[in-house]
Amino acid sequence: MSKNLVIVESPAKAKTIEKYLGKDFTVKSSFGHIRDLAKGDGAIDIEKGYLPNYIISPDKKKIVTELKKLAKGADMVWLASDEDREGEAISWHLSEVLKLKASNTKRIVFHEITKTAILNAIENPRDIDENLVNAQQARRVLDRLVGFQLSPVLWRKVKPSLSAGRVQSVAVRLIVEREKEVQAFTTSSSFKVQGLFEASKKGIKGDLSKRPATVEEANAFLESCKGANFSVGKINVTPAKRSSAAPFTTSTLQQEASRKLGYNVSKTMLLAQRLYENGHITYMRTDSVNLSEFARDNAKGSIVKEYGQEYSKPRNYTTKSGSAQEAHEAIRPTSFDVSAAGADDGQKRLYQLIWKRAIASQMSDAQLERTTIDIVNDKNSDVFKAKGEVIKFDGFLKVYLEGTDDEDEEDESGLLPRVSEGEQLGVLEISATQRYTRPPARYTEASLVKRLEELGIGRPSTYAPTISTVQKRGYVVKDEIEGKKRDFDLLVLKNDEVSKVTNSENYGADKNKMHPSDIGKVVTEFLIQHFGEIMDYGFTAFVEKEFDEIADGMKNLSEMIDTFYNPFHKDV
DNA sequence: CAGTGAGCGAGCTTCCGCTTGACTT
Repeated sequence: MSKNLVIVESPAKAKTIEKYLGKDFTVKSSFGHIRDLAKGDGAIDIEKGYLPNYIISPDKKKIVTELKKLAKGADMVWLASDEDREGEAISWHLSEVLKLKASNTKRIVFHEITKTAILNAIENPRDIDENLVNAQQARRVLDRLVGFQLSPVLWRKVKPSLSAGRVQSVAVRLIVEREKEVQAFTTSSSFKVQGLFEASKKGIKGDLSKRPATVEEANAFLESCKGANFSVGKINVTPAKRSSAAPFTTSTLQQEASRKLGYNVSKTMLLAQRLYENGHITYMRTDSVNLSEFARDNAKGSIVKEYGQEYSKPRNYTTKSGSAQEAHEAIRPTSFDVSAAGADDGQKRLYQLIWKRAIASQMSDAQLERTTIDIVNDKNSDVFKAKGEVIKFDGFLKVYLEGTDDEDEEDESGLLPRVSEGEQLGVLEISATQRYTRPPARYTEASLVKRLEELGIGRPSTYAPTISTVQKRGYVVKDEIEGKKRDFDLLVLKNDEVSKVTNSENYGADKNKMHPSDIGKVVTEFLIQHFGEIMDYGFTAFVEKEFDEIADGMKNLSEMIDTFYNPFHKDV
């Protein structure tokens, strides 16, 4: 029997850490939480200050028995769950269930699985932070009270087996309200005027600054250009730079895998799990954009070797998310020297995305030159603008460019021919195309995750399950929405003649987007009406602040829950 | 008398967050 028992949350982590610590240490995993609130209404004794009644989760009985045995035989037990609210609670539950004594129990934490970090943690143990544990218990109790009191109201008033909760109900609300905006949207149209000019046999495309609102105005403008002489007005050249994005967190990985690979969030997480288990990437449920020193050095080496010194720009990113707990590193390859990994095509593509994003995050800015050429004429005072962008130094763009959710037509800015101010230009044609405004985009799974994260709602481990719950309950569906046809006018001025045609286009088609079912709308409407506080987008942020106060020892659990629960229970 | 169907009552659903297998299909 080994002298030291170290307990972490994840078995893959345990394996790595065991290698760093040597023979005297046995490293085991608790597989996450080992205890949870009991099933029914008796789980929380409200009279006794919301005293929670915990039971060992059925699927954890075996591991708990094993850990008990190992703990008994060990001289020292090191509780090494994550350094966040949930992790602290896991350590506390372990110490309760395994009946650990303070004299031979130590709590250690680290934010990265590197040898230095682990050894450093062993050197600097601490005690379990009971305030932080209480904050977790408050979180757990509040979620249970909300979920298990609201859901039965829905069974009685709407339909059996429905559910409501702090996270899922707000997620559905986002989708319901977005759909309302889509339905209420009134489209208008205007004309996009584009001129195709010519300078010494090379074409220049310029867009008119103003957009005529009606076909008459568009026509009038084209008429006013008849016989016009076009020439180059002001030329504006500005240097610009573009910086790489931070390495992936769970939420940004889900978004980018959705945009670039077309994976839904559960597929992304499943593939990432496999890559993690096989040691190819770091932990995939994280809200941190931080890279370990080891990783930054490793990336630098790879970049210098592969692309050259001038492509390397080591740096640290800081999180923008207020709710981040940063118990782990960002998602990155375990070794930057390995540019391909994975057991199947899906894993390989996801690995490559992770590798590129992480390595680009340590690469130089791209240096650009943006050019705007004004094109003026002698018949009216309107100005066409031709825009071009030239990459002077590609930097991180050599490996990676972040995708966007924006569906609007991208400006095709590229190389512009060399011209000088005052130079006469030929005109090939000027067109005016009727363009309609578009309603806000419906959420994809990934863009919903993005919105939830911005609101501080949910955690990396729950984004994918939440998305599947709201669909399983039938609140939200992901059907294909068929497009409709509509006409648009196209006016062209060519050889001093204006011609007009009416073409038709499809619009409004949507697939893989989330929209609410009738049940989703009814339930959301009902909950907003009677439980406005919980349905408020700021509710989670508000209670998080209170949890923080508990964690800081400024407030106690029963006080905090009391102020919420009493009015809430009355409403129920 | 066997088979069918209406009507009734009992028991169940449900939260969020931390982890993977162990199950089906």
